[in-house]
Amino acid sequence: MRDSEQIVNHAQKFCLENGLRLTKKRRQVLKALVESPFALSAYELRELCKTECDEMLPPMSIYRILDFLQEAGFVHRLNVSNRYTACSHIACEHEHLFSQFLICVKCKMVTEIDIPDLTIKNMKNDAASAGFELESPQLEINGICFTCKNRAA
Amino acid sequence: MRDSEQIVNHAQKFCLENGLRLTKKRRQVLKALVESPFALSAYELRELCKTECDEMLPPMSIYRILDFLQEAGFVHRLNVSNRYTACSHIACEHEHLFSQFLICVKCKMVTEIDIPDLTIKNMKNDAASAGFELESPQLEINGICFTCKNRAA
DNA sequence: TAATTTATGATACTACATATCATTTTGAGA
DNA sequence: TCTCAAAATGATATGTAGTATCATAAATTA
Repeated sequence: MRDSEQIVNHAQKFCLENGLRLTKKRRQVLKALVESPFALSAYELRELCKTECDEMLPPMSIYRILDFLQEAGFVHRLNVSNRYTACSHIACEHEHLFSQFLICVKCKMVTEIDIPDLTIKNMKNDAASAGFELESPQLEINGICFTCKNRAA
Repeated sequence: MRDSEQIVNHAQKFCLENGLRLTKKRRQVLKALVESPFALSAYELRELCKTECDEMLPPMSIYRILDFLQEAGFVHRLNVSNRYTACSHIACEHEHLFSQFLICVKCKMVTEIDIPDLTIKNMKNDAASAGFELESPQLEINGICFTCKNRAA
């Protein structure tokens, strides 16, 4: 998993530059998330870390670590499924305010895309017509990835 | 609450026409949801029904009733907050496939709007570019309602 | 009215999450 | 390098959302 190492190293570098501590366990949780194609629950992460390093973190620690990783912008929480997924922009500079998560209902794979400005503009207008001002939205949308779709056909 | 009665009666009529049974308890849960400006959790509904009719439904019953009401199209579940809200189209004929819920982060009020075709089209395209085919999405978006916004200013 | 289906009740349990206090680790300054 | 304070983690207990399962009650149908 050369790739995931690299991404985690980016995170490490970011932490050093910003006075954050990417401890061993935080690294480990982040690595697990980076390597997973689908979002993981806190307890799934716990299991995963156990098999990886033969040590069972208490739930509280997992949640604290996830909080830290979210604060740092390394992971997102999918509210719909109570699961966590690594941000796909850890290794790039590219700022992203509005994220959209496409979740395959078959294989559970998660793809994070930026919402194009046009779509956001439409959504803001839609909301304004109903008397609402949008906060930076995080969209979580179910669908079928083309891989699964082709397999079905 | 003349209005909510009327809406519940529409639901009743719909059930009669479609071989569904809107029992007393189902009616009661639906009425509570119709009258609430914000989404309610299953356990909040339980409390509400108790104060209304002095009888505490077991959690399982609440969930079963909510399942029924969802199947019938009378209520929606907000996945982000694990809460339930009455569909705003019970009393109108108007079909709606793609719903968007605007949730005020201040007062928690929920507004259900239809997503305009243009916005949907954009979202479908966005997803397709990432190798996904959308399922009929339900969008749950946080924001501030103009009432709260004006109050703040 | 009996039999069958549908709805609800009761008990127990699982998963997700947090409060709280104890312990360990880390980093900064003397 | 040692000390101390802050940050991170551990442990225990508990709260809350949701479900599995089996029992009972109510309503339909024959």
